[in-house]
Amino acid sequence: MYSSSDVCLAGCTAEHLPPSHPDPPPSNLGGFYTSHKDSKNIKGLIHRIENTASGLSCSVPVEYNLSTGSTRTPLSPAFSSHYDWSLNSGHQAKRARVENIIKGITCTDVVPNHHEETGCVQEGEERVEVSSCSDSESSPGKIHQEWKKATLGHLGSKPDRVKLMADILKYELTRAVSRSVDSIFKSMPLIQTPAEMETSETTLPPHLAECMEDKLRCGTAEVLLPDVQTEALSLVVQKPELERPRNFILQSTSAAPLTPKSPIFFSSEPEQASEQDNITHHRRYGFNCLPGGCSEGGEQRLDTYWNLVKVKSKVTSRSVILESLSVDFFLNNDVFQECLTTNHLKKAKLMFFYTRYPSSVVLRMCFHDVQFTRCITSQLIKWFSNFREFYYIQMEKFARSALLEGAADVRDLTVSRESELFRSLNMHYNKANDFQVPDRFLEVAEITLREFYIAISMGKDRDPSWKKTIYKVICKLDSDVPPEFKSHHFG
DNA sequence: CGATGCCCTG
DNA sequence: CAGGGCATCG
Repeated sequence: MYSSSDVCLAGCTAEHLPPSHPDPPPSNLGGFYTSHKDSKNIKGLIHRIENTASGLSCSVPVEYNLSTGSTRTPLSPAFSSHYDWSLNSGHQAKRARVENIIKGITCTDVVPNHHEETGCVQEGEERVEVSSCSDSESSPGKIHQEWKKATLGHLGSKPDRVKLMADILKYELTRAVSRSVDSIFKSMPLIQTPAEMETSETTLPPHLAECMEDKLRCGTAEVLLPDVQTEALSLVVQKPELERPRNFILQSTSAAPLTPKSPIFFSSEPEQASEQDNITHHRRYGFNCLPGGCSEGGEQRLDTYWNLVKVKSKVTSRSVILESLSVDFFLNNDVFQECLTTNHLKKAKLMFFYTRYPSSVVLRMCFHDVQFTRCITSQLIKWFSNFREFYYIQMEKFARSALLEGAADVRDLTVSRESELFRSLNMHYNKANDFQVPDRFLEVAEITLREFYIAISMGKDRDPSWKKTIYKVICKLDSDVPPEFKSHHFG
C-alpha cells in the first residue's frame, strides 16, 4: 500500500496545495474564522464593559434586543429604587464603573497608540471617522460628547444617564460588529468584490492565480511514484522496450491522443444543474436556504461571500448585527450535505484513477462536505464497487480478446493512453476528459490486464473464485489520492 | 453481527 | 448506478 508520502506531484509541493487535513478551516476563509472570533467578542465586549469596573461586585447585565436593535439594562432593586446615586455608596460604585466605561471608550477614540498598552480593542482608521461625524443626532460622536458632558460635568437627569449608558453600549456593540464585518472583508483576499470583478474579470487575485498555476502544473505533471513493489506479484513485468511490437486490439490506430481540455479540476467548468441535483435536498443547519441557492461546498463559500456583500452594504447597525450574527451562526455550524450529488459522483470516478479500494477514512477525507451517515458511506462504497465491476469486466474482456487474437507474450499487452482499453475506461470515469489521468493508473491497468490474461490462458478461470487472487493483487496497487481530492477547492 | 465486497439483475 | 442476495472477515 502506498502512503501519501509516496506520491509526489512534480512541481507541486505540499505548501502550494490546499490543506489535506480532513476538516481544516478553509485557507481562504481565514477571515471568516477571524470574524467568528470577533463576533464572539461582541458578547465579550458587553462583559468587558461590565467588568471594567474592577473590584465591583455589582454587575449590570445588558440585554440586546435583536428585533429592536436597542439595549436594555434591567435595573436591579438597588438601581431602580435609589435614583439619587450621588448619595449612595452603591451609586458611587456604579458611577466609577461608568467612568471606567468612558475611559475605555476614550482610549479607543482619542489615544491612538495607547490602546494596546491599556488593553483596549485595537482598531483601524475608522476610529477618527466615527469621532468626527457628530452632526447626526444619533451619531456615535454626538452620543460620545453628550455622554462626556453628562458624566464628567454631572449634567443631565438620572434617566438621561441611563439612556445614555444604553446608547453607549449600543454604540460599542455596533462598532464591534462593524469591525467584525470589516475584518471579514479585509482578510478575504481570495474573493473579489463585485466592483473588482467588473474591472478585472480575467485577472485573478494573486493568491488564486498562484493556486491555479500550481494546479495547472499538477495537472500536467507526471505522478511520481516510487519504484515500489512490496509484494512478489506473479505478473509484474517490465514495460516492453520501444522496439517491441505493440499491437493487438489494445492499441487503437485511429484514436487521437487524449489530451485533457483543462487539467484543473472542474474549476473552469460550470457544472450543469442535473435533475438529480435539482431534486437533492440540501440542508444547512439553522438555515433552510440562504440566498444563492444550496449547492456544492465551493458555491456555498461563494454564497457566504455574497451574503456578506449584502451585509456590507447595509448601513443600519441593526441589520448589520443581525446579518453578522447569522454569518457567525452559519460559519459556526459547518455545512454538510446530506446527499451525494453528481459532482460527488464525478469526483469519486476521478478518485478511482488513484484508488480502487478506498478506505472509509479516505472517503471521509475526500468527501468532507457531506455528512457521513451510514447510508452515505454505503452509497460511496457501492459506487466504488460499481467502478471496480466495470473495470474488471473491461479487463477480462480485453484479456480474452487478446488471447483470442493470439497474443503469445504477456509483455505485448500494454495499456497506453491511445489504447482502446484506456479509452473505454476513460470514457467511463472521465467522460468530460477534463482530468489528466495519472500514469500510475495506466501501469495498474496494464498489470490488471496481464493478470487476467495469464489466469485465463492458464485455465484458472474454471475456478469459480479465480478472480479473487487478481482482486487482491490490484487492491495492493492503490495509490493515495492527491491533496486536491481532499481539498475544499475541488469542484 | 456489522461491515465489506462480489455477483446478478433491472 | 442501485438493490438484493450471498460470502467472507474480524
